[in-house]
Amino acid sequence: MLSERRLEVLRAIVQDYVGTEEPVGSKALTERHRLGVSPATVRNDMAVLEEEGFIAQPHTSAGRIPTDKGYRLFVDKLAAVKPLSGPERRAIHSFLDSAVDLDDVVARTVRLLAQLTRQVAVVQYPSLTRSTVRHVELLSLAPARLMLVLITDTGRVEQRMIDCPAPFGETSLADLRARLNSRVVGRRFTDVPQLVQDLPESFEAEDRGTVSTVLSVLLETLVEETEERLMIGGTANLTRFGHDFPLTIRPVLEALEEQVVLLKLLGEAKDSSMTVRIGHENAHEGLTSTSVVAVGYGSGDEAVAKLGVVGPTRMDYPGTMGAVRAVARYVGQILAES
Amino acid sequence: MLSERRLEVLRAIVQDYVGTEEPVGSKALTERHRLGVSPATVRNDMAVLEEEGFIAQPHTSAGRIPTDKGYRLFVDKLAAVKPLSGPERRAIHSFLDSAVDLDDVVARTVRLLAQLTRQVAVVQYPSLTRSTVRHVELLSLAPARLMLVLITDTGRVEQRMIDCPAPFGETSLADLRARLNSRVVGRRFTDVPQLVQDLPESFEAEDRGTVSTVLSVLLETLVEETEERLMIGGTANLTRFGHDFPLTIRPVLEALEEQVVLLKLLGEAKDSSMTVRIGHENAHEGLTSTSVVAVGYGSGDEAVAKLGVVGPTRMDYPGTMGAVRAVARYVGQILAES
DNA sequence: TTTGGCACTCGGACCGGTCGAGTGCCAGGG
DNA sequence: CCCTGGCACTCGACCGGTCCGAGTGCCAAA
Repeated sequence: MLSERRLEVLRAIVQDYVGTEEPVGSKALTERHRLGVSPATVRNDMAVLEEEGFIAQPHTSAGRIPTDKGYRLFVDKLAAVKPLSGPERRAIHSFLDSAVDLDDVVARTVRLLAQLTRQVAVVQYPSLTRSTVRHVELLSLAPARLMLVLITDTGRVEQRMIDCPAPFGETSLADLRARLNSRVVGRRFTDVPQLVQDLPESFEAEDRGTVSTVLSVLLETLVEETEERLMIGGTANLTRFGHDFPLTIRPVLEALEEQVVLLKLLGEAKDSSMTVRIGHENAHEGLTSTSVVAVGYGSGDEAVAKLGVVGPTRMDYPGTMGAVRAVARYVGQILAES
Repeated sequence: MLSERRLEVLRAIVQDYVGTEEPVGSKALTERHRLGVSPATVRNDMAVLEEEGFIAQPHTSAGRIPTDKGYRLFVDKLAAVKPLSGPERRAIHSFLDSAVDLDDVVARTVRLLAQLTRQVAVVQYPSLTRSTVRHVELLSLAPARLMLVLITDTGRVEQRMIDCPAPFGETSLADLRARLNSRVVGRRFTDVPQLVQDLPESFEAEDRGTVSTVLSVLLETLVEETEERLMIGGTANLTRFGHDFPLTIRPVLEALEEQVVLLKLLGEAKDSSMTVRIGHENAHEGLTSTSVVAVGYGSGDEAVAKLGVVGPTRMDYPGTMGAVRAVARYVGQILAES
């Protein structure tokens, strides 16, 4: 078992390494932290910590750096989430308050997170899985061409073109529009399929094909939109990574362009509580030297989407977690208001 | 004036340097290109080229590298746009053909360009300045809350929420919707303002406030949407830049996140002809060691937006230009069809 | 105008020595 | 039992010197 002081040593190592980016030795530690013991003692502690796998030395006779396991222990037991300063909080508020629509909220959130944490920010658009239908609109663009517009309660709008198998009259269209809305408005996406299942039957034979087509496009849209989209920013912060650039940064940039990978990353944060994935805990191989701090955010008590940052394993965890949490909370408020 | 052979020497220097990324000397040149003269002669030519500012040496007794001016001359006079190979062309077609909607076309185009050129790709969403209104829809979400949906002939959809000053009846709504559409459908954005100017007058006094509000939101949307959005991809290719990473790559990444900067870059390509901006020709200071190859694309004969790539000044201009042009043409076709 | 020859320059690679930070181990003291 | 100071050892970073080769500029001859 690790004594109190050993943990303290680990904390000191993490803090120093995060700050200096250089392996930290026993002497430097005792000078910069009031541990109350001599370097020699610290060395012994370090030896134990190394044996347990919390720290490692890059090469013999060099200082120690934390391992993934060390960071893990640090964020789990040793680090308090650092609340933001007053000015920072005010900056968040004023910056997000001036957003004009949903897209803008997301865009601003990304920039904000990137600036606050000086890392790469990732924000998922509010999810539709739990959201409800506010309105479905059908427009006739040409005799056999319709446009479907789906509006959600999170303020998102999706549209699809529909080529009908047969011309579709204005009256039939109005009819379909009315019936569709009366059935699905206010309902959750997941409930929609069964609610519209029998709809084609109530139409004239000649219109049934079109109605079915419309419905299938609608359902498809619901499903597709459940695959969330996201926005990233602050990639320039990757240049602060280390000195061995090309090798480190390349796979990260590649991973960041793969929506799927990112969605998985964020998705792993289960509920609305904060999740920290460190180094090799990230399945994706390009991200084994990065950490992901993610948290759910939402308009009410339920989380509707995730946001977070991606940075080097050597990052300021308390500060980053504080910023991520604060931003998530305030975005939630914004969404609840609108 | 520069003799024919001197130009040939410049061309050889550019080609070699683009390939090897290393300063090229007189001897190497004569070996790799059939210039029919000795290294000594080439040296003399090089001296002249250097005096004229087309090439430079990084340090004394090193080979020469082209200057921005040298690249300029190269693309203007010495380089033929390299047509794509058959397989490449087929790849473009099959990749873009499977796009399902406008967003998808843009997304695929970005990925395609990034892959083909192995550089950073930038694609502007089709512009609305020259496009026309296909449909305007008004939905009643609550007694005093409307949603405006604008559909353009390029397949783009924009929506806005409207808070009305007074409740607005369904019949008035239908009325407004009908009149609005009869006036603006098929018209260009720029013509819309005067076409709807007198619309409020034809309504009952109690509805006029709402009608005005709706119209102002519509006009606002038209203007806002003229500010184009764009999509970028292939940033991982920046890692192939050079060996002196952080310094070079950082400002580029920053510039790429500034929509304004990028729009300006693309915007400088005046009409639909291809534009190449080399090094310092780019106003933005972060991009002084990059070149931008851009071209307009459009559904008909008019260009509705731009696309292009950003890469190091030392890039394969003929190949890049070929790829950019080919992609632009085919995207144009796709847009024309849909 | 081209060519071959020649002296010169300079950056990069290589080598060896020194320096200092850091370690592990051990014996002694609270 | 744990902490401490001391000591020998290791190893990377740094520095200066040397060597090598690529490349240049100049010049005289063809």
